[in-house]
Amino acid sequence: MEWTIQELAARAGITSRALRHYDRVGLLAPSRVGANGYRYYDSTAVARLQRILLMRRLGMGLPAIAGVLADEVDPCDGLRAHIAALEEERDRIERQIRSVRHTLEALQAGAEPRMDVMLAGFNDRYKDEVISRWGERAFQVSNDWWHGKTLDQQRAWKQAAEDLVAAWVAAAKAGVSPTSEHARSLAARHVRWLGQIPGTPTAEGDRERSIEMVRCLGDMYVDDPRFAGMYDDAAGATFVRDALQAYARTRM
Amino acid sequence: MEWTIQELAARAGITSRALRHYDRVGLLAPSRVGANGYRYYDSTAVARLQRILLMRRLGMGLPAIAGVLADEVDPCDGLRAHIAALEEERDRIERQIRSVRHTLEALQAGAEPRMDVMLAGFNDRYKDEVISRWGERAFQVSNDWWHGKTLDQQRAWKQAAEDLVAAWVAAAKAGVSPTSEHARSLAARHVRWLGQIPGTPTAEGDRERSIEMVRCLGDMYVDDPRFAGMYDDAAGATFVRDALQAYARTRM
DNA sequence: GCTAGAAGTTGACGCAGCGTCAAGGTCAAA
DNA sequence: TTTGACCTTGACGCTGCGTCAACTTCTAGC
Repeated sequence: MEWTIQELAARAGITSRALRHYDRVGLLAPSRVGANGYRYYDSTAVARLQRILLMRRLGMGLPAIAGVLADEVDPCDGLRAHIAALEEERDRIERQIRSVRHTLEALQAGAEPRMDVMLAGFNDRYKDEVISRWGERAFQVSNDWWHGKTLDQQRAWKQAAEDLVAAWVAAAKAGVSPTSEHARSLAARHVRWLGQIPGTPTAEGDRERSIEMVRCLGDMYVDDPRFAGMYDDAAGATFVRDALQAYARTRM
Repeated sequence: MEWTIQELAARAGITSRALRHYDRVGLLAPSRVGANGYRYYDSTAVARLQRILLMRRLGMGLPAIAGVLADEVDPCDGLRAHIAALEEERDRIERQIRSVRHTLEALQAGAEPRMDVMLAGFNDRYKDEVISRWGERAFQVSNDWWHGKTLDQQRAWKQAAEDLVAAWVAAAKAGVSPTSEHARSLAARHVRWLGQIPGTPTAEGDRERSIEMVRCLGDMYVDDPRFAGMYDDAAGATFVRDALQAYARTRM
């Protein structure tokens, strides 16, 4: 019994193009090739194709399948490795799903825009490589931390941020001096608020880098229009920067 | 504040090539391009890049991201669709894992070679399209059915198959006539055994196609060397075929 | 001012697994 | 003999960049 390429393809639920591809890559040669170049497949080829399709449906790549079929030693090993890979992939997707869900929930709760801006600070602005790398790591940590919180926790943290911003804006509007005691206490509150985020130098008790970070954040608030908008206007951001830097100079 | 392509890439943890790619596909254009052609990125671009990378880490494709960033209407919709896609993907992988596990366990239990041959019958040999399509569907159904069984159930089913084959071989060796009562009872047992598999015409009570299938299977047992080996030799397979076809003619 | 080296540019190929024309040869039925 | 179905090879396309290659530009040290 023999089949043409189309017959075999129809039977196997694939296309003739795939069969030609398998032929080209040496995975499945036709059992016979007519003088006209036509490919014909017999039951041996069918059996091999079935094994190929089985492994394909299991998500294995063609080279891997070729390997299994080549050294027919122990398909169990290949399957076990494949299971491990699949489980890893599944776990990765699980984490992705959780992450996207949190993002979605946070978005729906309206917590996103400012959080985005807040967290953006941790991997944007550090100038030399070392600090850049530290910033990256910090972003990873803080991002994981954020997505690890419950919605209620996120709301609470966001509320604290709102309150803090509101206090800053009020102080700036009131014409308070950046070096005044009130401004310093706000700066201290700001630093404590930042210190809740694991991975930051403040949270890690690294005084040297805490100071650097606070100074850097202050500059960032002024430079970045998103922050300026957040602190009501450019003057507000300038006020915050000055207060933070004064606090960093004298109290940290 | 402005960054060169390398600086931004290092900070974002990607390569400059990726940034150029984003530029080319219109996902992220540099905020400024120098007279020398150099790309420079400002904080606006950085913010956009961060959103891009966020979605990228969530596994979204570049066109999808571009879509979300383009019609800034409701990123929630995009995320929800993405979650659905991820869940589907996860379920698919889950099914794959179960399938591979079963395959592995069956392989370890030594049940594979004959089962492979048994099930192969359901989508190999039907000649015209219609029956071919029916055969394919049957293969899907029976395959799912097989992988849905527990190991013990699989072992039991396999044992029944072994017993059946042994009985066939014994009868063939004893020189029994294919039309004898003993051969007919064996054929009946064979058909009942096949009828356990959902998706087959026998299981579905389709008498017409049951007969056709039994006749076809008989031919297959003779044509295919794998079956010949299973029934001890070609003569054994011929005996089985004749007995099955005699049964199909007179009792079904 | 010169030169080395680092970093920038565009262009093009490669990857996996086929889908999808395109251009032309073969086969079976009418 | 025509027609239409099916076969062949060849080549491009898709995703998201990695990886040369060849060339220009900037930066730093002499």
